[in-house]
Amino acid sequence: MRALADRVGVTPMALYRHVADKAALLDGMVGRLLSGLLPAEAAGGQAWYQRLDALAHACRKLTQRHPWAAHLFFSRPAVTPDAVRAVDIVYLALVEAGVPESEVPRLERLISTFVIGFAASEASGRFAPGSMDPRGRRGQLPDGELPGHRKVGPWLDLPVDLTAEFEADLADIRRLVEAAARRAG
Amino acid sequence: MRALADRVGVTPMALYRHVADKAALLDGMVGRLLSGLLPAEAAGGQAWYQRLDALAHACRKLTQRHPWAAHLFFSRPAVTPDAVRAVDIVYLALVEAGVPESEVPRLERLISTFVIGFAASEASGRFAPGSMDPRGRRGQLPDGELPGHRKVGPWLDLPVDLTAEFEADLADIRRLVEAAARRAG
DNA sequence: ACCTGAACACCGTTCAAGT
DNA sequence: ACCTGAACACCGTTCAAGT
Repeated sequence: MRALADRVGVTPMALYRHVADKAALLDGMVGRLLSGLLPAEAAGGQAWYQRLDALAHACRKLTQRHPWAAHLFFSRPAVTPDAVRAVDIVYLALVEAGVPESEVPRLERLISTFVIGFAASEASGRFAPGSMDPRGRRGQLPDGELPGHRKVGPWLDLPVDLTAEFEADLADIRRLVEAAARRAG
Repeated sequence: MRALADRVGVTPMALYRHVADKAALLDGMVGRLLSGLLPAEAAGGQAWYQRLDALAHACRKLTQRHPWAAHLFFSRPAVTPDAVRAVDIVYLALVEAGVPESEVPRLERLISTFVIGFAASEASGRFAPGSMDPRGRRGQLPDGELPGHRKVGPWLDLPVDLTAEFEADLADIRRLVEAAARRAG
């Protein structure tokens, strides 16, 4: 509040004429950000999974540009008009993919949870290499206690291309949706 | 800090003898919580997906008991000894499932991202019904603009059993892992 | 209508001083 | 070694007062 007031060149209390609360201000800010998620024009001729991928990539790009917003997406349900519109795009895509209607809301939550979770992890450093940390990741544990790490060994501490990983994840999720549609017959 | 000092019956600055920082204190607290994630005894005779499910359910139960901790799991990589041990369990399970070793780290991140994301969503209210919100969810949008919501209609506003949903999600993720193993041949 | 000043009830943290 | 008092530089928010 005080910092914002400074940037606007006004006293902190002047803000309270335009916004009820700090929480309300943040709500408004995420509302504005969510507008940027929607495709510019109604995307004709795109397959359902392309529309999902576009939304997912837009979400990740958004949190890359505004890391502070990442954890806010977990706080409240999608209540702003644009958030509801984004959910609707996912619903339509899943129906078109052949997912039974009773399963659509669950899969929407599964997908959005993963996408937001990935974006938040990236934005807040959960995917950062442990070696950057002074405590030294697994250095303090005897290697014999970590058979899994030993098995995966060579692939562990090389740099990760998070863009490629995100795309591989989305491909896996697409297959998950197709399997759900197949099960419905 | 001040509240904690009060509860301990001591002046705030006394804490700084035992902990460097507020951040260090929080790190220590999540470290303690993570110890509770690990299975009590080395679970013999359990299939790989049962060990994953146990870990996932433990994670969800943990954030139900300590909602404040949910968003902290996104902040830093798994650096405490117990966190590394938990990651190792997932690595071993995926290897046993037949996932190629080069794919194991990515799938571990996919799974943990979803599980933590689900737990955080639940803990911070993202899965709460929109009707609880005064702004009225999709009430402010003309129904014609939301073809997806219209299609899914009946299944939308009935109460969700998040435990059942979480289990269905884990089943989907298990199939995702099996598919990845199949692709490797 | 819109903004301001002063004040209230908070924070985390430092630093010299106590025992 | 361990704790305390006073102080510093912050917060979000209220409320009466200004124009």
